[in-house]
Amino acid sequence: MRWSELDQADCPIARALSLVGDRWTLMILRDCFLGVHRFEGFQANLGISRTILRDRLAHLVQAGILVQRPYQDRPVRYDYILSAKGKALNGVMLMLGEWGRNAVDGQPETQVRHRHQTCGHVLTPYVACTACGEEVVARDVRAVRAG
Amino acid sequence: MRWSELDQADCPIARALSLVGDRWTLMILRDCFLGVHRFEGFQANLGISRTILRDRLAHLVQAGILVQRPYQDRPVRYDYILSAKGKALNGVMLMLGEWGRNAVDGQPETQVRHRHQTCGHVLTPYVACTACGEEVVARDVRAVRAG
DNA sequence: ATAGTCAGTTTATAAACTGAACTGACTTAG
DNA sequence: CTAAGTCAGTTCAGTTTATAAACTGACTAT
Repeated sequence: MRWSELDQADCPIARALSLVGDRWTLMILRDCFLGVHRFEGFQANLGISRTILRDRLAHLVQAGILVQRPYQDRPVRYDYILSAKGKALNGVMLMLGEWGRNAVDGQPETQVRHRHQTCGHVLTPYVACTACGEEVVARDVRAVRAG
Repeated sequence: MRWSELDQADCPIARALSLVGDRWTLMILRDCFLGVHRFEGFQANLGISRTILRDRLAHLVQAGILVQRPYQDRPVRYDYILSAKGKALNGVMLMLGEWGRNAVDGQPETQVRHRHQTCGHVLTPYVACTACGEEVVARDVRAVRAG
């Protein structure tokens, strides 16, 4: 199976990954959440090859995850800004960072964290259930087929 | 920059993606959360090429995300089981699925969902702050450098 | 006039992926 | 006992994708 056929899947995770599941796309989006929004910024920050960066940005724009906003004419140049759809990935990014900090070996004390502005604390994110408000852990969820 | 150098990064998201950020790894892990745990199961379910599947499983085992548990000898065959580190990805998977269901075009009504066993409801997950218990949205978080 | 910035494009090379067939140690059906 | 089937790979030829480095073109700053 080709990766490009994955958007046909019946599973929302597969659908999500068909858009953001390749090697550099989530890294580009991480940079977006950190405030980077220009071609050279991504390139310098990630060390990604310019060819791929071009390709990935085009895909993200086409998917409606990033929006191009011109900041000059002649030649026209764009800021790449997170759309609402892009900003909705915030939860994914936070949980990915939380997992990376806890699960991946390294020097956690030097790593980037987040502050929760509304309460002032350094953020330790967790996933909760809208219905009951409790933390959701792996053993308490079962997959079901909606219909 | 090569993808393989990403595990040196100062950012927990980069670290996380250096382990699970390629095209098929998160799909394999999705299958693990759905209860698949054998080579042929992954292969049939994903349609992934066997060469890549072999490679990805080896990486996941080496990273301590999956554990091999022999289920027969002569020839020895393994179940691939989520370790604690692997199960800790549950939050990432749930949020990824939630995003995929809301943000990616398709037929949401036929897609896989989850039931929260402790309260009995179909799960709509959100990210909350451990300190204050409130939902965390993109505009309320700021990156800070821990030190 | 010269150098620098920015966002690409081009190109040659290197690496990764794919599909299909094959291997080997068994198990099961006839 | 033989023939087919299962499972977890391995091998390999061919295709696709990624990478680094140099180049382009429209500007701006010195």
